Amino acid sequence: MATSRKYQFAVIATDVVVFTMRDNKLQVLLMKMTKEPYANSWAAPGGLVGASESPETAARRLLKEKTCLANVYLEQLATFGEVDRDPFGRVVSVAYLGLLPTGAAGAATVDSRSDAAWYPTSKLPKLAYDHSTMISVAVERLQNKLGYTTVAGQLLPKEFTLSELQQVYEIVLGRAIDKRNFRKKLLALELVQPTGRRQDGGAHRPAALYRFADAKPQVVNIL
Amino acid sequence: MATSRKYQFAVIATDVVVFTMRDNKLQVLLMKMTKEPYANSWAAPGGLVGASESPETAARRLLKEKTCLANVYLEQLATFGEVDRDPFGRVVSVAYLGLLPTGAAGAATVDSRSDAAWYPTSKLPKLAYDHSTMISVAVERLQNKLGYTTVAGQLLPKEFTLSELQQVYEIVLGRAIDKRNFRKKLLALELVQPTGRRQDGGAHRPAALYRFADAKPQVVNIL
DNA sequence: CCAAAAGTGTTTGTGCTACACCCATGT
DNA sequence: ACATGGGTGTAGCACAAACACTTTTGG
Repeated sequence: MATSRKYQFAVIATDVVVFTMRDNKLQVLLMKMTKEPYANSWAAPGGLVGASESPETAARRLLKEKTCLANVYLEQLATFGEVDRDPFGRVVSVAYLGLLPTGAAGAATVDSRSDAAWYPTSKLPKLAYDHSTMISVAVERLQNKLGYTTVAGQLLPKEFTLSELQQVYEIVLGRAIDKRNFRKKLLALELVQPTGRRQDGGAHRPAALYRFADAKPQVVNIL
Repeated sequence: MATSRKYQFAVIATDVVVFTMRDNKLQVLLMKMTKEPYANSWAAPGGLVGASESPETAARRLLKEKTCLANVYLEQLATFGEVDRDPFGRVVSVAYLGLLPTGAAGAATVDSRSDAAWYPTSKLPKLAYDHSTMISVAVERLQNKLGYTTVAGQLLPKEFTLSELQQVYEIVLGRAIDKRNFRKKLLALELVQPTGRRQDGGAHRPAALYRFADAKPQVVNIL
């Protein structure tokens, strides 16, 4: 039988796996660890959940405190609770999946910090805790969700070209997609609308800018 | 800034939403609450996660302790952590979705207890905490998963008739499915195999018994 | 005028949907 | 013999996939 002394129970933390598209790659936001045994490791930003905040609120707070990022799209990913996952104590972590639009203000801010960095998901450094698993789960989830929702919109600015949107799909899924079929589907389902504006500054023919019909991700079969 | 005193952080619990098919309905396992303010309410079985067990291990332990059920199919559902969800303290709950085969030994045992009962998901009693939401999320998840996995097999005994399997789909999804198309698909994808045996004791023509080709649920589009 | 990316339709095949009758068994 | 659920095939349709060339712009 378990006793009732509180410190015999697990405590809760949260970690956020934030993705963005940079340099034509899917990249994750990581923070440099300082304490042993993780002195040369990196980890997704996170921390303990306070007694007066929900895990999601804590995730947003910690993300802001540690990386200055705010207003990030977040959704619950999964909860990681293996007994030995944290050498510092018995901590269960509620992980969130975060998406940051290409070129978002905060994305560049990260570069100016020595304790944080963006890493391509294909070339991750040594990771602390079970964050390697966590990031794999996040990538898989993102890949699946691209197929049946419009979350991809959260990886792009409000206005984008259809080529940019297609690139998100191709890079995250790691395979080519037919341009004509892709555009046909999105337009037929009325998921995106032309804004009437055009891309500026391109070295070549300027592409039309579109926006998603709904600001929040919808559940629709796309692929 | 958060201080480092442990009791200012959230503690972790787990709850299990166990489904089974009974009486041609999808039913959930609930336990009667005794403490106020939930004296007349019911709740999914659950409890606190100990310092030396993972949430899933805790879920299995609690399920066994509280309802004598063991060897249940479990998968993580979601984590519920609103600040005010538990009037007794700051508790975050990792919820699990459990499936019990029709006619499993343990299912009947529940009937002999005064503190536990099966309730059809369509006629739930007053529920404690946020378990009403939790069960809705679980039902929705089960409905979605029927479409793209073979989890339905976990709601049936190892050998079953195709009509029984179809009934699981029709009842959980709440709509009719074409018998010929359903069988065609399952057989074409080789998800089920005839065992060569036949149903006994039926009042009419005995149906052939099938089993899933893989004991563990697979990810395949079925609908 | 050349390079680079944008934009645009049609055809083919596959898979989903709809649909009705005979069969085997127990009473 | 009859009532009950078990078991089977085909045809139409809609959607997905494959596929290549012309257009617009900047340099």
